[in-house]
Amino acid sequence: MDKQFYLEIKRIDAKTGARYGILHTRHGDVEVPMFMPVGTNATVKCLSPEQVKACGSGVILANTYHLHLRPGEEIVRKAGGLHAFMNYDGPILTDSGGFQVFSLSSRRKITEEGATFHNELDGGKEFFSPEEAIRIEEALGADIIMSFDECIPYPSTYQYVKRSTERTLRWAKRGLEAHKREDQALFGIVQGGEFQDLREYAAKELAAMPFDGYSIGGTSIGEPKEVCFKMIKDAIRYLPQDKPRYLMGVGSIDYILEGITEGVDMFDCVLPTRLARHGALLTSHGRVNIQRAQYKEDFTPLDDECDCYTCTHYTKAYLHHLHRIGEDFGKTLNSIHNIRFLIKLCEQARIAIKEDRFAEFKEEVYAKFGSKRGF
RNA sequence: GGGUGAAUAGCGAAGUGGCCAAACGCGGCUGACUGUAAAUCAGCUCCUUCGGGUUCGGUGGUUCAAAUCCAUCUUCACCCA
Repeated sequence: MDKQFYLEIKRIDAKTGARYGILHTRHGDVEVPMFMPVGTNATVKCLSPEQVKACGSGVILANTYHLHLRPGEEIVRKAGGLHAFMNYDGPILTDSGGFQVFSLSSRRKITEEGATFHNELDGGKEFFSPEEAIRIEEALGADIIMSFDECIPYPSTYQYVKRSTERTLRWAKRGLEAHKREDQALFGIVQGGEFQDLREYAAKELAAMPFDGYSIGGTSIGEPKEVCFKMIKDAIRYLPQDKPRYLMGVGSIDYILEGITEGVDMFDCVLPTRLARHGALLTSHGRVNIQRAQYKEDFTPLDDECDCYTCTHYTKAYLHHLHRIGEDFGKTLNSIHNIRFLIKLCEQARIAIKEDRFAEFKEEVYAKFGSKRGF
């Protein structure tokens, strides 16, 4: 348990479950609700730490499994930990590798002990257990670490989801017992698939364990939007009020706003950075595919309401050109914008919560963005 | 002046009697992306009223059938003078 890590709730929106607060960490205080950019391999793709920070980032993510494979946690440890290794002095969170068991292998074998899976990238065979994940995460040295879970595929049968969810709970307990570093916050992950009773069960069981925060996992993996929203609701009401809630892997505008409505504090997602590299840009008036021919001679800023470096210095025509030509700088500029867009969305949400008008704010964003323009 | 080779869709380039509206690449036009196997992937790209129509430098032949064979013209490249 990290004594320096705690959530200070400052305000709860009058009409929704939205909360504004300050998350205190060893590497600084950050406000929630917040969006956390993903830097799987100890780098947010195409961006320097300075550029990430200029977007207003608080926490950023890195991945246990990827860093375990390369360069190996010992290298990171010898470098002085993730912060020193990647030159980021803000808070860092590491995911446990549970998601990679799900996404990286169709031939995974999950037993009580842990998960064996074939990494189809290089044919390698890996074994991860709750204890192994914690051991690696302690060597990496992030501020917030995740316990090892099974991300249950959607759809799955009730019987399988039940068995897996119970196992993930046992893994959570093992992770807690294995975790020794007191300067790291450890989060448990609520599974339970689409089943209300299993989400409730998982949330209650985890809430009874001394975690520093709680994640909702197994969402945004192909299930319908309504199913995802229900999974959040079914889990979050049983989580402790005074601990941070983290909705894993969620990062589209509507999902973030709905998550905040239910009382989620933290979001992470590869979406903004991946979309950026692929030329899809989030703006206050809807999504812009910068590759489209219509932007060839558009000398206006990408988003006239955005304060990011990209929007204040470049035109759509230039971004279009860089994208067409395949220049890396275009990916950088696009990534800066998309990350800043989601971080700013959360900043505005926090202001709205403080003013008790979060519900109105949400409707304003939807109305402006336009439901048919794609989130 | 003589000789040799080549001309294929926007560009490059396969194809050398039927399975060819013609591979593939580039370019062009769209779309997707949610705890990063993702600087990736997918579709469309001669015309069409979706029945079909018009193509492989031009023209004329041979053949049941020609981008593919023959003749000739044009252009280009290289070599010899």
